[in-house]
Amino acid sequence: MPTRPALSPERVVDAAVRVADRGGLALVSMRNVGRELGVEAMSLYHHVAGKDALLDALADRVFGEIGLPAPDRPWRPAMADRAASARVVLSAHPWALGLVESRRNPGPALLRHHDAVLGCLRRNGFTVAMAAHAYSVLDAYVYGFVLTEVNLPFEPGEGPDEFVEALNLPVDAYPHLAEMVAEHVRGRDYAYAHEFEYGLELILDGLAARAGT
Amino acid sequence: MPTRPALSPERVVDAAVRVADRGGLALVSMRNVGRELGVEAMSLYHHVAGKDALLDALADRVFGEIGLPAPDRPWRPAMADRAASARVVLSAHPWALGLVESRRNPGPALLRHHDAVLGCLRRNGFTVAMAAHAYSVLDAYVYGFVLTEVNLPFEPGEGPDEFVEALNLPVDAYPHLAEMVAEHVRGRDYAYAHEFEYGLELILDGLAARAGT
DNA sequence: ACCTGAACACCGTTCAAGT
DNA sequence: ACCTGAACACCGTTCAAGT
Repeated sequence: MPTRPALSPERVVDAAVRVADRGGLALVSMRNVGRELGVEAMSLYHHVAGKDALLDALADRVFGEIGLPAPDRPWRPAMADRAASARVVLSAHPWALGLVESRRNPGPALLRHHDAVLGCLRRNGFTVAMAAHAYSVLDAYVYGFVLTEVNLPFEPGEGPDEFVEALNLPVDAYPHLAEMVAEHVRGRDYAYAHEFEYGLELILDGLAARAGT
Repeated sequence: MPTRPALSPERVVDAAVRVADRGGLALVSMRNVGRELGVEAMSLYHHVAGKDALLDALADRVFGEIGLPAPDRPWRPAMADRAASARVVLSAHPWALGLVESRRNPGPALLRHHDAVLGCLRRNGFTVAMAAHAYSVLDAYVYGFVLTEVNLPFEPGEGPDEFVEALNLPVDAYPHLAEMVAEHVRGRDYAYAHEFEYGLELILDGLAARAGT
């Protein structure tokens, strides 16, 4: 019979990612992750210090998936690609943002990522202060966009129309919201995704003007 | 003896806010909220449908604290004030962002807020499409900034220096991160808070240019 | 109408015991 | 060295019972 491969911190984190992708952060319990590995919950404690350490590792695993900027590219396409990659990865694991909010210990993948982004900006003539500005505004935008995108009240598949019906917005109470829905969303195959590029370009334009590059 | 005031949905949500402010979202359990009110957990079910409904109400309560734009102000200061107010409120209740990520049912306070912001933009000459762009980029920025701010690895009081010591960043592995810390953070009474205004002004400039107002 | 106690199926973690 | 069973103090929720 196929003897079960030995447990390891990596295999435990892998299993936790699978559980989270399947049912969200709430289902990531020591018991569920153990079951995913065909093992009792208590066995996991030989490989991770506890649930908190497992969640730290989970967060760092996701950041490791985000593409690093190539060291020799101009900053603007490099930052645009990084933002797009971060959005794809964080949207694919919607539970990851919930982790960002509560994890205080930056892991090696996150530190590596920060270093690569700063390096790209510095090599392209950004001062240290300007690189700090750029990183702050870009990161905030990407995180925040994914946060609202993940939280959209309608599923990506169904489109907003069904949702609008269900919400049954009282027009007199929320006239401007109703206008927005009627003119900009309903029946227009409104893709919230397009907003991402608009805001990103706006920010990159602003950074280019201020950095003088 | 002072007879206990009758329970009500409002009092239950109030108690949940107190529990969350004290110990974070993880401590908001039906049992803990009940204890806060001097009542058994099961009593709460007569006033809220369940824990999920309680969390929805908790999220909407926080949004209700964010200041609405005055109806007759120019859009730019109104948006700047709204962003600042949202940042203050969300930072004061750091657990609220964790709720945004998981709540799909917009409550009345959130709808009212959205409507007021859109109204301000429309009255100031923004087209419907441009108002959608503006709302998207501003909201993403504010949410994302608070998310990273709340998650800063050092406490607001202690400043970053102690943290930098504790992290003991390996300079050879993360040269650019080390440079940023050495030149821009350490001993310079670096206030991450200042980054908020920088990014916000950058975005408002971009919107003004694009909206032509 | 409102509150409760017991119960059920969960949770993280400790610890002594097994192999 | 690695895995486990029982135990402890929790969790959301149901339900029959009390007032």
